[in-house]
Amino acid sequence: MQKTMTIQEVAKLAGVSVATVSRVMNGSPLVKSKTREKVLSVIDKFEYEPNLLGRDLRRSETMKVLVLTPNLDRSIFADIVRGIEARGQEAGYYVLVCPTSNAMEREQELFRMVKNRLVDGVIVFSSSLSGEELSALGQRYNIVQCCEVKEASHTCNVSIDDEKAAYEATCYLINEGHRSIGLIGGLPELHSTQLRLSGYRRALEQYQLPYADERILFGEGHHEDGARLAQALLKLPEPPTAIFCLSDLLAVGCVNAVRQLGRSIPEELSVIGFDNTREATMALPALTTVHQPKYDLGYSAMDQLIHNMTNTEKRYENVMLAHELLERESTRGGLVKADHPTGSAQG
Amino acid sequence: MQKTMTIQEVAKLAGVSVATVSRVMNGSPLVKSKTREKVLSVIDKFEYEPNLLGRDLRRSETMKVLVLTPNLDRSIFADIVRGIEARGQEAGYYVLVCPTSNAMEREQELFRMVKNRLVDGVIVFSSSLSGEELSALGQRYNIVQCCEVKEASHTCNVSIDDEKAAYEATCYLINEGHRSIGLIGGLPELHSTQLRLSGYRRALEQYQLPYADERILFGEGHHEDGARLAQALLKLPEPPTAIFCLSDLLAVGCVNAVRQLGRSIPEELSVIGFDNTREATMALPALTTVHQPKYDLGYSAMDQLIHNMTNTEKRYENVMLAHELLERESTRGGLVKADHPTGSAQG
DNA sequence: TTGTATGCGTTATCAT
DNA sequence: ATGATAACGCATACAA
Repeated sequence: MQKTMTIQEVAKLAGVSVATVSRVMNGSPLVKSKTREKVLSVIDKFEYEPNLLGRDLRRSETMKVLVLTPNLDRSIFADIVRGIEARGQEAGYYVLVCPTSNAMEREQELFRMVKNRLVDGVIVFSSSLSGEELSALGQRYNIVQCCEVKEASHTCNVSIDDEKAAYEATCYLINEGHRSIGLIGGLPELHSTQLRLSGYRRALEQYQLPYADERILFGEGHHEDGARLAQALLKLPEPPTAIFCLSDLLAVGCVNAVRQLGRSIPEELSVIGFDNTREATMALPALTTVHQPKYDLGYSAMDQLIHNMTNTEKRYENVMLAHELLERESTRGGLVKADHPTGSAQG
Repeated sequence: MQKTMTIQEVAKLAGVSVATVSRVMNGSPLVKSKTREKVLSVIDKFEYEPNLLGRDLRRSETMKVLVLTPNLDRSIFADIVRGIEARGQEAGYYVLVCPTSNAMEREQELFRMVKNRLVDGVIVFSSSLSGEELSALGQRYNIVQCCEVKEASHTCNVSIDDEKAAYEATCYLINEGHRSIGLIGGLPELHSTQLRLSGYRRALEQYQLPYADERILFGEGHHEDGARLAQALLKLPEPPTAIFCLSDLLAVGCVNAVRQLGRSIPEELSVIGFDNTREATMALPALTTVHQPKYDLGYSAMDQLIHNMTNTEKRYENVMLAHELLERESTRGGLVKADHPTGSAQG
């Protein structure tokens, strides 16, 4: 907007060269304290603020990272971003969040920020790009995939083991005595959806339980979808006695719909969610769910990114963090079959 | 990260000057189509991407705006940002969302992005700065306050009329026959909280109903607070027959707590929310609530900002958009007393 | 310890 | 219609 002070003017006012002012600004040790004070006094007398575009251009580094998220209204992303921010602040990075609205076009447009050197790297939660595209981009730019991970040779990936988590959740229901378990998922094209579905199937197979297509329903992931699909499931000739929802948001809709039908949870139907987001405790009854270490996921993602932004030898690891089955009131309490540390019930 | 192609190299490869390449990049009409094609072919053969830091520095304009939000997990902000984005894209602006965690320190740090010329303007949802501070900043930088507005002479402000909306919601309950109405709010220091409280009081006064301190409770705004405070309200010697929650999130907690106590809504207690966020329909029963035109709020905020970023004569208006009382199942259906267009029930 | 001078990549002014 | 060249604001190699 308006003309602001530059380093030159500060230099003139302080009676030194721009180099000296620059040194003061960057905390260089090789400037006499007398001089430093003189410069500093001018700086805060005139409230000089450096134009960081100049610095960024010169250093060809912006100390900014982009976070690409499908939407802003999923609380799971909010928690992950907290982790990203925490690690980012430690290293002095700005974290910029931009929603893509799940539109490939928009995502590519936003991705141009990294191509155009406006940011030093990017963390993407759920890309609409293919693994090949991501991999190609990863060879030139610093990319980390978080949560929703596509096979790509040149990106860092941070997530939980979705397949295993879903397997364990299903086993838990089976061990509770359920023999007919419905599944409600979000977008079926998501990799995480497929992984969780695989885990579900593996559990059924292991216990020699039949897999039935009509018990597997997908929507877009809103709670309204959960409600709609739950109603459909209960209208089946042989309705399931338990429903595994692939997100807590779906599970809330599911729980509400079931209760509106006059069935009680968990007495007449068990429901299990996924993510352990805020919605899990907003549901009545509170949801048994698979906890994702959201903060740690974000922290770790940013950590990987920082490594690759600051080192020449890149690392393309596949980090998997531990999840945890959390037992609450939407399933009948009982034993938990699990080969990993299992969360305790709450409330 | 790695060395990329510059405009000079493109010029050399195309056998023209950098000026010509620049003209092509910016769609200048005064370049022969033959030349243009030659340049363009080099550009997409080598996938040249301009370093926008150079351009931004030169133009001293970044085409980016910052959105400061307390958190990322309030769906109301997600909807507002959609409006901001829509208007932003029309004018070619990038919209960068940054959470402040409600920390003044962090907000100031993020605000330095505008001081440091990294963005052209800022929209803030709920500032931790005082009106004076905002006003002072507004004289040098482009600021618009959205939703949560503090008195400031040099900022644009966009919101609904919180006082009037709360007044109408309270009148609605009174007209439904309620004489004892509790109120559950979020942070009491928020201006919007105080405005809504005023509207509530004005309605009581107008109907000559007593105002009782013990029926007014505040928390931090989480749904857990809603639950806790609702329980407290129902333990009162003379419990209210209706509760006005200052956000849908609080209302969800309230509704759940009430139902866990075995009371039915709306038969034994009416509950009304505020905002008409996703949570309003996640509650069971769905919430009667005050609808905020979230998308329009964002769109208008960005519109104001763009005006001030592109014109030398600044405008500091106080825009108030129309709200709407939405009747759903958490209050007993009936007449709606309202001197404005009232929403119809849904579902 | 400080200053001079060059370059970061781009746009835009002024010639031609 | 195109090309040289001077900024934009800052950091840094080098000289002093």
